[in-house]
Amino acid sequence: MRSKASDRGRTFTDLARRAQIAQCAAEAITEVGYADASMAEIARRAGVAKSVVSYHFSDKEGLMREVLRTALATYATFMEPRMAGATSVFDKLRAYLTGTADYVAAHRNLHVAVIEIALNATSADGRPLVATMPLQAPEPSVEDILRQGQRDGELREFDVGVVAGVIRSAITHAMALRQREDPGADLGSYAEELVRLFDLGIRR
Amino acid sequence: MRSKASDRGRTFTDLARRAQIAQCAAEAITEVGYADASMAEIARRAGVAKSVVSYHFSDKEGLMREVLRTALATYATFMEPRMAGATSVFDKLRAYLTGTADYVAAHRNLHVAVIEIALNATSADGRPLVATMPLQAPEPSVEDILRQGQRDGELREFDVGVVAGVIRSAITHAMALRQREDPGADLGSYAEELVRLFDLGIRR
DNA sequence: CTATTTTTAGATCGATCGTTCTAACCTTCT
DNA sequence: AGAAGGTTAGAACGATCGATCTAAAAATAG
Repeated sequence: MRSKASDRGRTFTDLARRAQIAQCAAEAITEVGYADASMAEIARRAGVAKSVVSYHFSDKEGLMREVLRTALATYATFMEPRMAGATSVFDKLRAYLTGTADYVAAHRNLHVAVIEIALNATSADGRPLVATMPLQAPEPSVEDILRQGQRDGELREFDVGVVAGVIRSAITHAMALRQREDPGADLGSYAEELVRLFDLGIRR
Repeated sequence: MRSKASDRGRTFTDLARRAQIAQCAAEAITEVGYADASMAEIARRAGVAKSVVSYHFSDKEGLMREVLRTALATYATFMEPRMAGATSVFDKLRAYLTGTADYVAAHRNLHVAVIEIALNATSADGRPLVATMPLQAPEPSVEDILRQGQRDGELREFDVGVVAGVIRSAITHAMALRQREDPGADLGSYAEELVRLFDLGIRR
């Protein structure tokens, strides 16, 4: 038994393989889309037999959950110091937008993979996979930021849910679409454009 | 030969079946998602053998193209009178946003199906299906509206491509997501919220 | 080294995919 | 009525999916 190197019953080799396969899964999903990111394709990219993928994960759903968990942890770690310095609502919104853009530039595979999984992956019961997972995004959420701004009187009155959804889709989905069409697009200036647009759109 | 009832070599029966199957395809895609909208599922909803679906369409890609063509034609017909009365940039933007929201409320199946097909369907060569089709959206495009506004001095300076992408994703993708989470949401007030947000965000 | 466990590759499974084939069944025209 | 072409249902095809089985290889423990 290699219990010294294990973590909650998992050996070091197992953990390393899991991480490698999850990374290859994100790559595959980003490059060929969720539908064509089969277990065989993922195994091919990892350089192992596809039975090895099945060995390290309970099933494909388990693998997708691991990709989501990895991406969310990476995102939270990336954003934490960037959100820390922001105090005003506008600073927080800017930190959220520019921070997310930088995250996407640094971890495009994870970002696109999360979108693809969220849109396509279904659990065994047919419900969306993300709906069955307790995924907690980094605090504060966009909704929280906007609500605080309204409470402090810095922001005008609007439907927080609607505007938060628009902001999120702008920095994730719309930006991913733009990047797919023009891979050379500057995400930094894209985020700055969003900062101006939403600053003007929601301030009192 | 029933040439009297034919249209470019297609008989009346064929045309009616094609329309029916395309409608059932849109329904299936909206309700179970693109991945699970198989030829068998579509045929089941149409009440015919799946070989009948293959008979009326060259292949699944041809069927998806028909759904896209139907949706775009329906959308153009729906929007034309709504855009006609608008003269100023803000009127046009409002007409675009509220008109699209009304269209989605009236033809949800087509709307969601188009999004699903655009995101998931690939042509034989692996490229996205929509990239291989000459789809011309109703004129004027959001980009055209924004450019005219900047030329007339009613709108401030900004990247037209970025803002147009945000506006489009807000009224299509973000709204569809919101509607999926809360099917009872009022799309009219959602559109009004967008009108206010973007009016303030882009005016000079 | 030997014993034990973990990890691997490859074969194989049943299910489902989109597509094709065949023969029968309308519908229409002469 | 009879001929011809359009449309249908159902069986069957090869391909690929995720998952599983088996036995050998690799790694670790005693």
